[in-house]
Amino acid sequence: MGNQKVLSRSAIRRQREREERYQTILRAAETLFYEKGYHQTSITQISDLAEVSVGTVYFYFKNKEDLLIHLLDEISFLFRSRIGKEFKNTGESLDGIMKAGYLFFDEFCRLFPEKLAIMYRESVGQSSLVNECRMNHQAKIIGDVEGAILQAAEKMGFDLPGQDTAEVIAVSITGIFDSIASHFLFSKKRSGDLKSVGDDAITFLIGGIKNLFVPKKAKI
Amino acid sequence: MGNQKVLSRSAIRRQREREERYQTILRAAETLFYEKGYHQTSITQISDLAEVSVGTVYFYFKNKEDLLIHLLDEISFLFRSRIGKEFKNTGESLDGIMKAGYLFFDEFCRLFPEKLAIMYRESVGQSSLVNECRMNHQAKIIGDVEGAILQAAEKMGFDLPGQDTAEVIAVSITGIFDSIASHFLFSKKRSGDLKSVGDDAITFLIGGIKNLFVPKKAKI
Amino acid sequence: MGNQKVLSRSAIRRQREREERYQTILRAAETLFYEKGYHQTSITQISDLAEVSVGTVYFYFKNKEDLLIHLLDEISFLFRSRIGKEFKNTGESLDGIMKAGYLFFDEFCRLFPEKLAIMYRESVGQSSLVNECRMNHQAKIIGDVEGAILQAAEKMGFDLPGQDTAEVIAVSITGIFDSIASHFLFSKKRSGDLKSVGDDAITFLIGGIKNLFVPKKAKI
Amino acid sequence: MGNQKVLSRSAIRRQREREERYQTILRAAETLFYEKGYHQTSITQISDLAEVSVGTVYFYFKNKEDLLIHLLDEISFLFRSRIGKEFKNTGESLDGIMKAGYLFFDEFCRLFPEKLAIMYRESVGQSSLVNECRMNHQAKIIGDVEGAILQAAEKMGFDLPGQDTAEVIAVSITGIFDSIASHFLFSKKRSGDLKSVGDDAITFLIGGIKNLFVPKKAKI
DNA sequence: GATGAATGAGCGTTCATTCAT
DNA sequence: TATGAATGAACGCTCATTCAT
Repeated sequence: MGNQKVLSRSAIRRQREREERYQTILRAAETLFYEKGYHQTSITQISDLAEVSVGTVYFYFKNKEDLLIHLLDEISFLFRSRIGKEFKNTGESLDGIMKAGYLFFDEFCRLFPEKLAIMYRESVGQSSLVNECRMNHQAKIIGDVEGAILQAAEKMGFDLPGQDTAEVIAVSITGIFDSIASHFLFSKKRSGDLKSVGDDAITFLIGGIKNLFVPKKAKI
Repeated sequence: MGNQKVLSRSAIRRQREREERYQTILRAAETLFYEKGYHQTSITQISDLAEVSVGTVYFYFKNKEDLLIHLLDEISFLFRSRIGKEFKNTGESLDGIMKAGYLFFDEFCRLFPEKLAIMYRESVGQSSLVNECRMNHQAKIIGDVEGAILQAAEKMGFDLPGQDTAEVIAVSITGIFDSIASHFLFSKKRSGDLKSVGDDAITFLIGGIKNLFVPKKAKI
Repeated sequence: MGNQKVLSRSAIRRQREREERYQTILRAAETLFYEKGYHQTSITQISDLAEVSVGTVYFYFKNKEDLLIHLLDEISFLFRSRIGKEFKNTGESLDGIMKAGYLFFDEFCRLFPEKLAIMYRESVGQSSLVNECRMNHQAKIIGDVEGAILQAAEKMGFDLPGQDTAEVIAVSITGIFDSIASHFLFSKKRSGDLKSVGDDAITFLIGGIKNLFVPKKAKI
Repeated sequence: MGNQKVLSRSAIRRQREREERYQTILRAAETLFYEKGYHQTSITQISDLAEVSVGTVYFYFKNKEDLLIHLLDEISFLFRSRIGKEFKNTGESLDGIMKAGYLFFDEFCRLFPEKLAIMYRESVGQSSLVNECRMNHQAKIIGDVEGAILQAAEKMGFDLPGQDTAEVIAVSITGIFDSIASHFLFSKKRSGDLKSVGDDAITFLIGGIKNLFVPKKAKI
């Protein structure tokens, strides 16, 4: 029993160290992908920054692509935890959508610009697997928004004119998020303060949604 | 004189052949960048598809990056010729902007999906030179749209609430173009018919613009 | 403790293997540069002869130029260890210089013709970095000889007529070494036996030195 | 007859133009080989500087190597015309050899540093054909000097101790020429004024020669 | 688990040379 | 003769990945 406890402790410690290593490597990759770009970053550079050997990187991740995919998964999870949640909380108004917008521009863009860069820049135009993964995540987020739109329309007593209208709105909203962040964060290099810009963008997208909400009428 | 004419003719023919070769190579690059991605395309593949030697590719273009930059220039020119023009024609209403939207979704997306892919996907996250070039072109297009917004607001007697509002609108609009095209063309692989989707997107963005147009009041 | 020793041993062995590999590659480069010339030798040929992969060559050396520079460093070190030392031992006569000459012609030319070829032939007219390196080494050797001349003149009670005389003598002596070796070893392909030729050359250069040693007189 | 004269004139003109073109190209090659090095110079650069097309270069010269070989021939001819001649004029003293030295250091080094660079630097360590050519020319020059030494010894009533002594002297003298020029012109970048340096070098080599001249005695 | 030396396919690029005009 | 576009073999070099220790 005593023996077991000792083993258990060391096992726990090893488990913790494993997790730490994993994180160290992933953070190193994130930093370098953000700063130098995915293709311009080599595994050796990642292992150097993470202070492990190349072999260790390959112990924790299948290959370079796998690192990017794990980052995408993580980013997608973070995004949906913080922002997608708000979309789901949409009640009888568009407040949830506005709240989501505020969270994105005021908080997410400020705290995680490197994550946005990886999602919107570094994972674009890479291997088909990465692309698929990225599109999957985008689809989920779009789905979140689409759900919010449908629910809001329903609760607020509106119809949507076309078959794809909710999807179009969702794609437009995520597109606005993406383009505003990319333009002001990466092209114009505003250091994270997207508050006023974000407010305008939210006003814009709310106007856009309302313009597609049509009074309910008897369906054929 | 006859001699001169002959020389002239052969010179003209040679000139035409040069232009044709140049185009053949550029089209081959476009096709492959679109189909396989920029990094996944090698110069040898381009020269094979263009049915010239590797050396010939390097005779017409400085290097691989140069091919992409020439494509971007071409695409930007085409885009601004076809669509940017409409933005500039904005008069006393938002009709010009709507017209631009129709042209983009009905025509540009149908005729030149590969050009959109190169602008929105393959040129993203590449070398800094390419990125700069891409950002330059985007900035010009955003400038076109911004100009249209400012003019429309002025002519229609509206104010824009914030300092960056026109820019935010412009970025949002181009972001919607980008995201709708990418989502429906590349993720969902609709073969070019973006008519109904485009209509909704245009309704959306018009609503967005109007929501940021505020009645003019005396400025402090 | 046993464990530590084992680790230590394997570490030592690995270290030794590393050193061996390094030497194998450098020797392969030396052989090929000598036999075929620097430009006519490709990295693949070097890696083939060294029985390693191309990548391994690049693991040990930065690039092709680096190989040549390491060879030059090595040769320079060897030369100065064996021959430069004698120049420094110059006492009250020219015996040290004669000794250096014997060592060069009887020993160095016999044992290391390929090193002479690399120093005097293959490293000439290459990249500016290589040239600089070569000139640096030559300058050091010339400096060694110059020092010997100055010391001998001083000890033997002679003046040197001009400001640059010692340098001229030094350059002439190294030039004689170079030209005799190149002519008889590479042009006439005498297989290393430069004894009699060397004796004459030494007599020649001693005569040259003495002809520039002038009796000391009160300087103005 | 009139016709013939016209043809003749134009033929002469054409002949003259041909010769001019040939010279223009050769001079361009010389300049570039000197300034950038043989390997760092491309045919295109030569044709650009000569203001002709690449094809024209190939009309006048078989290939790139051929350009270098023609330059070597030319330089060798020039050298032997100016300096070798003096060696041949050696009479009953070493004055001819001294005269040759003055001509080399005072005149040749000042007027034609680029030619020396091509002979002593750019043509070293190239293809075997070039090397052979260079060695041939060197051999001729060495032969000139050797002849002068033999004649001077004879006329002055001296013997030479060894079988190769005259050759050793000749090789040493040319080696001194080479090394002094290379060191002061190319390494230390003295702009051509090698007068005082040359005087010392000549004193040196005269001393060297005399030290190998032994009083004639009955041979065994 | 961790290491890092070794691999080698594959890349972008150069440039001497040719030849139809 | 003169042109210069076209060729393609050959190069130096990179880097994701493997595996013996």
